Amino acid sequence: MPLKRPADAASGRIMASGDPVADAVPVPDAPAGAQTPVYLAVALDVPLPGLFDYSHDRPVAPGVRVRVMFGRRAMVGMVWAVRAEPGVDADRVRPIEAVLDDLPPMPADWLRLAEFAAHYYHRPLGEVLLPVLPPSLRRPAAYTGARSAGGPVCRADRRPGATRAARARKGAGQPGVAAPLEPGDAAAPDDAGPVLTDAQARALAGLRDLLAAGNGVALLHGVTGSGKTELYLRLARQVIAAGRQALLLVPEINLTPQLEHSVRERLGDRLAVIHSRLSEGERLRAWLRASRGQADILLGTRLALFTPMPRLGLIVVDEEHDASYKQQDGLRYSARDLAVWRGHDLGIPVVLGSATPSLETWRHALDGDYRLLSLPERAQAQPLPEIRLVDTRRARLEQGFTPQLLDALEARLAQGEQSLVFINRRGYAPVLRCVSCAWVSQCRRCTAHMVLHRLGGRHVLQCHHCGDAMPVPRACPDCGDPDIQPMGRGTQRVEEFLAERFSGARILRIDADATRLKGSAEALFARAHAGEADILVGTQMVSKGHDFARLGLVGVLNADAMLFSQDFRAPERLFAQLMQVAGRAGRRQGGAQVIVQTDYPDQAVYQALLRHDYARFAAYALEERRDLGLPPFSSQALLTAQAVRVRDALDFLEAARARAQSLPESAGVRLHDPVPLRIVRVARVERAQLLFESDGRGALHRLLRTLLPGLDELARGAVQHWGIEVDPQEI
DNA sequence: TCAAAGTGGCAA
DNA sequence: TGCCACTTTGAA
Repeated sequence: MPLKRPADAASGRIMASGDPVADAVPVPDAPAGAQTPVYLAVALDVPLPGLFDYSHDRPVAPGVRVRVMFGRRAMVGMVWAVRAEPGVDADRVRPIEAVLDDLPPMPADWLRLAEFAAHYYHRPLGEVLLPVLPPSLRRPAAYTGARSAGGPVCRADRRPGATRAARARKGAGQPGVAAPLEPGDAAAPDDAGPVLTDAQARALAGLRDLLAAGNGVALLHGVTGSGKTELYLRLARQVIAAGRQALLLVPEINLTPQLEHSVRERLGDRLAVIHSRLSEGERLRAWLRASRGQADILLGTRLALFTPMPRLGLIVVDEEHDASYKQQDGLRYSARDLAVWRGHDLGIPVVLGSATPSLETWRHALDGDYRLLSLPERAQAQPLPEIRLVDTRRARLEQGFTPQLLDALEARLAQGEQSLVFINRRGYAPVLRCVSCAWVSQCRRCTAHMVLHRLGGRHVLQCHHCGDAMPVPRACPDCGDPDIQPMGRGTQRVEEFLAERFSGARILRIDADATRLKGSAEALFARAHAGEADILVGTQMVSKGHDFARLGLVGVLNADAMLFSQDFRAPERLFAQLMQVAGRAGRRQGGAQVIVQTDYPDQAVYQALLRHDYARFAAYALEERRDLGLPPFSSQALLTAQAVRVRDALDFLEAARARAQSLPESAGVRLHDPVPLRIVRVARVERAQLLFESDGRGALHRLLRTLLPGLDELARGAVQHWGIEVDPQEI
């Protein structure tokens, strides 16, 4: 999205005319005890458009939560407006059960943000307003029953010391998490911080200009290890010193403990942390501290963007290109795009940081919409690692490894340095195959192969899409041949091979399977940081944020798998991924090396990687996108449908397309053909999609605004579910 | 989304 | 006739 002019949509009346909000009356200043019956337009988290009217004996301010009956169920809703007359027959209107006044009304800027998100992503207001609250604030049961004790807010307030104590126990005591994220953070907790490089000083000056100007967006483009975090911290300190709050967003929970440590060390304890793995109590307390202005800095993942902050003065989005900022279920928002909108709406600066910015962001920077600030070198004078492309077409491979990579691993072992083997495929082998017939380990419920996993001492087959599991057959189910073989390899098989090949070396595998248990990720990373492993084997999980002190070699297996994906963003993601994993190497000392095995060393992605040249890659990729009319040169939305048979999903999409074509609003919008998804069936549900594309956002949204309300009617029958995704990241 | 109300097949 | 499995409908 990046929204140049959010005012387009947000200001003025964004609800369609005829919407209950449009004819709302202003809240009269009711004297205490006044008994003027009114109707409250309440947003509820249900997949129905619009608001629901309830009666009450007095007006209630917008942004206050209420408990109401909806059908047979009690729900927590949020008052959006007060009206003199109900929008439906008065006899259908039920009374408010309770006004939940344990919190002040949600602030106006927060309501604007939610309203904009609902509007932009074409979802009902209630599907935004309520799910973004801490869970305990939207559960009706939290306010009823003998043990509710005045509700979750009262309970949280009754034990204010809990947050601090719990965090001290959890965070500080763990080995490994204290590893500084960027060079220099190891400095004592003083006010000045480490000495900045010239490039850092120049970038900081640019960021301070932005602060002085009061608003605007900056892209901080810095290679891995260039010290972006140091600049965030200095900027945040300045904002806090001016009496404001700062919001710092990071892509993943994995990254919060390290950054939390740095922030606490430099900026003190007026810090709150919010992410989805917190317990409900912890999350509510952190949310309360931020929204009451008791915390000066809020560090969190994408959902933290929706925390009310009364003195917000700066938003930082670290690794802004990261796919984790896109919510993948429910309201499919981009926290990065909404951060830009929120900053613009509040008139405060927004800093987007990345070594490999998204092409959307990069284009804004090139066009001058965003201020571009660059950190071209590593902060502590280590050169970037040398990158080698090893052509696998004419190599004799041993278990997927070229002799060059094996030799390099051997050499690093001899020098006592750590190595990382990166392969973005977990499990033992991606498929099991019969040697004498065509049988492969196909999932019964999905159009996907079941992946061979080693679990304890045994092997099992698992589907990565529906979670189904089954034992490995002793012989081919089709022809009875006992010779069934694993094809290809994943992290487990690589781990096994390396253990055989380099006996005596300590191998540590870090992937989703090895980190499934709570706390095990921290433990594994701690061991890696402590130097208790000679060779790390990992998926993308290891490529982000971690600063391994003695890591001298990164080997990349199977990178080509991402190259020829259908998705036009695949090269962009591959480039970012490889830059990121390459950036793990040699952050503390020179002489580091990255070996990428590929069948296609001439591809533009690899050639740009060879030179650590983001700008070159971006120029090439943008050129291609411009030629093809793809984002960021166009806007897209994806209509998706699910049915038992894909034919029904396709028929629905075809009907939707025909209806869209008949509308005058379709002028200027390209309507693609409905197509089945690449993995058409998941858990016995078949999926298809229809892509809408237009050069400007306006035309696309006008079409959706007219088209979508009628689609429920078209979906009657065989279609189980349909949905719209604005700015899809995967196509 | 959820759950109540409605529909139709079919065994007893 | 009564029971169930499945579909349709409305929620303020």
